[in-house]
Amino acid sequence: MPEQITELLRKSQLSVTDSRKKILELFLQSDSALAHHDIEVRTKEKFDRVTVYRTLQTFMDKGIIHTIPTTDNSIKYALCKDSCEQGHHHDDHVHFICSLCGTTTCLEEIHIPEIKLPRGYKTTQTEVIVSGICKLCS
Amino acid sequence: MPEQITELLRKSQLSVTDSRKKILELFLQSDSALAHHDIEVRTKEKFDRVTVYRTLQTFMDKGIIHTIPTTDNSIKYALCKDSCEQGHHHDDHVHFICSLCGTTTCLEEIHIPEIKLPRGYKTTQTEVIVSGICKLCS
DNA sequence: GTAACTGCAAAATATTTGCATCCTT
DNA sequence: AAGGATGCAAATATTTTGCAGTTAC
Repeated sequence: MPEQITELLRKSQLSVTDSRKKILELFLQSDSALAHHDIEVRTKEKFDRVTVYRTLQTFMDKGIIHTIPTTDNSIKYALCKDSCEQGHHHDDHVHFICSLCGTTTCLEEIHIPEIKLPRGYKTTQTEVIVSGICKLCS
Repeated sequence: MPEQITELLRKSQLSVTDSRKKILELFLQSDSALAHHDIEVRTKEKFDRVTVYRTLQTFMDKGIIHTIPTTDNSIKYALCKDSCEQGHHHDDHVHFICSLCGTTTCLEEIHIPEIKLPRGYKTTQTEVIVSGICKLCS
């Protein structure tokens, strides 16, 4: 695990710091998406709130994580797959939000169908967020 | 127009007040979704920020408007179709966000395809947000 | 007249910025 | 050693809450 983390940071041309390692580790360990608040709470060594903001922004910039839109104002972040590169995030899978346990997960295996738009519209990205009850809660 | 507004408020069992009328009018006039900030800026008579928050919440509760998720932390609101009832919002159309002009629109005519989830998952609602370039900007 | 709505003040929360210090390379 | 990252302080922005005065019905 530590190997994997360091390698990922190196590959993204980021210096390997404690906060980055620990926050990245949290993402790798978690199989659901994390909100800013989750990260603040779950890191054992507490990092400054500002550091968390900046780290998430950096990870976004480098294409390490992506955001998942939600209807309430709570943005969640999840790891990008290898296919994502800096500045070229391509997220072709479905996101699922469980209304019971509140977890947000990437359903990597479910692909997004193509959606035909009216004349004149150009599509660059499609997001699908399914709400319902997850495997564990049902 | 004023008729329509009053009627809609009555139908939702809300008392007809100035702020509600003006905010609802804004939604009816606008063909794209509005953020809290848009409403604050665009109402000629300025209402207190708190009133805007409370009015939006009330409209949500009554099923008059619905939220549209975005990847940045900017929630947008749009009018619900007649099929939406209090507590039973059903939003079966696609949302489009233009990356040039920033407007968010409901594409009422584009329906959301059914998405098959893995065993054990139950779907209650599906949101589709397409980003790209809109009719007017292309 | 009464219940509900609004505006103001203020509290609570979230996010951004500047800068001095520390850490990675 | 140098550039970048972090932590702290503080500025800014956002959202919520309480309450007194006002308005709709």
